[in-house]
Amino acid sequence: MSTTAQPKRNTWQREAVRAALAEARGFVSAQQLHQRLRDGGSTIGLATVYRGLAGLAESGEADSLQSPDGENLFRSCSTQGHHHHLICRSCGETRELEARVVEEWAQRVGAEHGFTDMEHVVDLFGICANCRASRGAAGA
Amino acid sequence: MSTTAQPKRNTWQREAVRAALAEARGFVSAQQLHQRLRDGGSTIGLATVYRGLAGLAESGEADSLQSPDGENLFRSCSTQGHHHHLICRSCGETRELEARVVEEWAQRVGAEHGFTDMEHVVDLFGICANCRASRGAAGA
DNA sequence: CCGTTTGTTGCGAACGATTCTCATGAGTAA
DNA sequence: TTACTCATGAGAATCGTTCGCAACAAACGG
Ligand SMILES: [Mn+2]
Ligand SMILES: [Mn+2]
Ligand SMILES: [Zn+2]
Ligand SMILES: [Zn+2]
Repeated sequence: MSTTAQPKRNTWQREAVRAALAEARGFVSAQQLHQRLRDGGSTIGLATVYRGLAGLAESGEADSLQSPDGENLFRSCSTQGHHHHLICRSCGETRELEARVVEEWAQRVGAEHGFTDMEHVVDLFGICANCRASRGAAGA
Repeated sequence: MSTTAQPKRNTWQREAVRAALAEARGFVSAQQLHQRLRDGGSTIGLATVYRGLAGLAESGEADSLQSPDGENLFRSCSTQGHHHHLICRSCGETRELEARVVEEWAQRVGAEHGFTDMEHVVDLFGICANCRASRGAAGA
């Protein structure tokens, strides 16, 4: 590395994004968050929300994933370090997961096939107990 | 269901997409496949390739996934039933994977959290031996 | 073989999420 | 406060994908 990681300035915008994300119950898109901020009276710009979320994701303060229709979703992430999520398809309720087994499996499989620089996408989706209860016999 | 699934017509375009996808080694994007077809002398349109791939994916003849940068990738899928993939980020080379461990983990975790109707997304990405070799000391 | 019917194609326009450009604004340190 | 920079915001630009629609061509009956 040659770049000397410049210090980030403190702006109310950065903090607003962090706060708004923390208030969100589950995963939200940049656009959703921007809308909520605007609805709350903020004058923050969309690009800034994108930049803020990218920053939070990069620093590990937020977790991100791609929704099935290609949007990037973010969530304020309490758990330190790498982990995965179990998400309710209906209400967005999210549980953070540790997956030692999966991590090891991913590494091992990669190695066995001669692959390096491994990354993996592991997300679980389902219907939470709450949603199941309130939907009952509605079923497909 | 009330829609009576209209019969699909046989066109050389549809077959061309199927064939091109079969020839592709790993996952390819619609644009890549379109380019290869054009390079091969075909006059097929881009939209038609998109439509063809969507059809193959829907009928289960092809597998699809989102690349980390948001592109939809497709692959002619031989393996029957549920499975996962290890994909080279550089050349698209793909290995089909069985992941008993992961399947069990996913089921168990879902159950432990009271979730039902579990689904999961599990994809591994890396750089294959070939690509690593041919890139060598090129570095970032 | 011919005409009718109607799904299919291909082109460019339209879309939508994200990124980029760049003039202006505001942290920071002196 | 001043000067130096990075951050911001509005809109343009990207870019993958989908739409709209007129021309086309399978499928089918005669
Ligand atoms: Mn993991
Ligand atoms: Mn699986
Ligand atoms: Zn739920
Ligand atoms: Zn490769």
